[in-house]
Amino acid sequence: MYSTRVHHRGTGRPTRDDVARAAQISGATVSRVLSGRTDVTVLPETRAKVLEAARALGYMPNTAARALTSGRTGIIGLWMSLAYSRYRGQVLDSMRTLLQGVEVTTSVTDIDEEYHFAHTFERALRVPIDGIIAFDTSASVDAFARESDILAPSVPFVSMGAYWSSKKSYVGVDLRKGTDEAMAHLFSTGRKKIAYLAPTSSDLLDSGPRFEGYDYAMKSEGQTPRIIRVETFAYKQIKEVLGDLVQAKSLPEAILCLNDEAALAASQVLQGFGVKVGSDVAIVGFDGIEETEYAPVPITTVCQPYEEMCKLAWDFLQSQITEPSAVPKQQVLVPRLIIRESSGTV
Amino acid sequence: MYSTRVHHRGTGRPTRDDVARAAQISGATVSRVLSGRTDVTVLPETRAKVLEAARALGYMPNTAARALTSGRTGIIGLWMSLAYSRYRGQVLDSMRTLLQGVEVTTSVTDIDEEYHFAHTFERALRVPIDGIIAFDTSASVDAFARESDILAPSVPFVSMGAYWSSKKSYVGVDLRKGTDEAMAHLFSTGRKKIAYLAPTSSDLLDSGPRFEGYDYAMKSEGQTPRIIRVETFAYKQIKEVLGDLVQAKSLPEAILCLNDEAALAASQVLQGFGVKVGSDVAIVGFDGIEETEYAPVPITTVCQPYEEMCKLAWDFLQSQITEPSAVPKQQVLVPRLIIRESSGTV
DNA sequence: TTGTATGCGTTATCAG
DNA sequence: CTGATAACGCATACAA
Repeated sequence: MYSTRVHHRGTGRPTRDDVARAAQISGATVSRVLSGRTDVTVLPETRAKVLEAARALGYMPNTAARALTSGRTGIIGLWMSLAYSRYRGQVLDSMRTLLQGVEVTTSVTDIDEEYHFAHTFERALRVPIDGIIAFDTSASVDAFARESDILAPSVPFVSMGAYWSSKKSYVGVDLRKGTDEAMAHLFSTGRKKIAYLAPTSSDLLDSGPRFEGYDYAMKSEGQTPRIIRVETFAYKQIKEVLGDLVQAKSLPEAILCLNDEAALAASQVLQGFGVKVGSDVAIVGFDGIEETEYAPVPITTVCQPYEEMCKLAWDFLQSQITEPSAVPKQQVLVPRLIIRESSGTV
Repeated sequence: MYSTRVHHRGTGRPTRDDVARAAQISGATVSRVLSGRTDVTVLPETRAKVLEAARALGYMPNTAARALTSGRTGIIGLWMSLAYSRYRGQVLDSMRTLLQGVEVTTSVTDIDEEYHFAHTFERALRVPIDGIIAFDTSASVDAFARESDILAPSVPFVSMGAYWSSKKSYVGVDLRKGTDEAMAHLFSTGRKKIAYLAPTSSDLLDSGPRFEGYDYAMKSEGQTPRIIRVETFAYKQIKEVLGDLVQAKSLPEAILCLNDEAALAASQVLQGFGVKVGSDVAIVGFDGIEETEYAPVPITTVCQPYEEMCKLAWDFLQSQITEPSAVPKQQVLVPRLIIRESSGTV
């Protein structure tokens, strides 16, 4: 028996050369037509033949092979926590709309802040991408900046949101400034006893621009900072904790909440207890999610400029991809305090 | 000038052969060590040398090259709409927890139901994946089943959720049965005038298992179906529409809401208007998101078994990947009606 | 304008 | 147990 025992690998899908054969043309020309480059010239009828053959065979270029030779994949990675948050949803929407017409595929990778960073990155970097936008990956940003010199020294990277590292491109949001404004606003309405509502499960309980801004403002006014701790922002938790305060008649005059979801829950809970939000207690949130506007008592919030964030981040990433050696673009945006009923004048 | 104008391609990252050189060993052996196969034997000291060299160089295998030869990427694609939804968030969480320890990277791709399908798939399929789990991609499922024979005939594919196509593996949820149960429950409490709340922006307004179950149940009881249409589930929209009904004193005895978010909003809105949810009006939602349990008036809901869904879907996908020629596994789960205060007996 | 030939970084086969 | 070496599917420099 003269079998040469052919080693048959491959996916079974039609390849470029299958198309070439069908179109009776060389593989190179198929590439020229299908790679979508405009600087090469192909005879219209040749092009037509190729297109037709490709369509007939259901040909799709193999990303891996393409990446191997060209170094490009047409994929960009969006790194973020996929743990639920209405704000993140809004940013995701924004990003989607932005990239609707652009010829890239977005691959969203869940970045778990709790998990071992190096491991997380190694996993995330398995997706062959042309660049990365990392959204609000707090601790990760620094870790990545540190690790990236080893793991991915030359991957275009833009961080977006409240955390950034000076080495790479970023679109930041100055939450500290937003906090300062919010506190100033509250003080200006005559409120002094202001508490800060945050979850114990996060490192944001007593650090980060929001806490620091709060702490600083309170001390500047000669007030004692007071943290209301909840385990998570589940409605139930907030209800328990605030319920106790109501009962003990030890509600503050205002509550600065870590985010809008907490603010909305707090507002709803307090109203349930008969507390008048906006007069008895002021409530302020962060992020600017839609619900704050339509809530029974509209919520004052420090609104993040997410549309501009996304636009800029994509801009910066494109620059990095096109010109990898260019100096990183960096910009910090300022959030906007939207004053509503929940912090009405007393 | 004697420059040979070398064509320099490549990523600049260290390659397998760089590691080989550093470890003074052949490239083949580096592969053997780093590919993580257990069926090959390498001398412990050789292995150590390789590992050390790889670490020192910050070597990471090139996904594209690896995919090209082995046909595997270690990436699985999660296809779903990333338009915000609390339920989707919960499923995402569930999936994340499930795959925490597994050695795969999950790439989430946003599937826009509104967009041109073939185009969406072509984009999504650019990410080199070993298999796909498509979650609640209603129309897409059929479209994919249709297109997939052309675009990706052999890609392991499992659909998960309320929509499935008989050709491929799936883990379905029988929302029709859930609807039947919910309607039976409402009728059993003596309510007859039941309305169906759905968004005009969706094809679910007057089709799909929920609508059909509702429609059927109403007609079976000799009642006239009545759809309450809202443009979207934004709080504001629901407030307007229900406000009108309250004013016109034409509220139904119960409202079956397309999902829990709508149910929560409706409940909150109605209470704002002084309507007693649970006695004046019953409210039932779908999905079983956490908030339904902790809302001021806990909401009756048709709870989707998302943890089991995820577990099975991952199971089925693994089977397809391991044994591509095996017959697709298919299973339909039944949701569970959780009865709470919002549909209390009159 | 098109074809030929080379190499991208791996894995896997086969011979040492 | 280890080292050559042939694919994998494609883009591109270069020749025609």
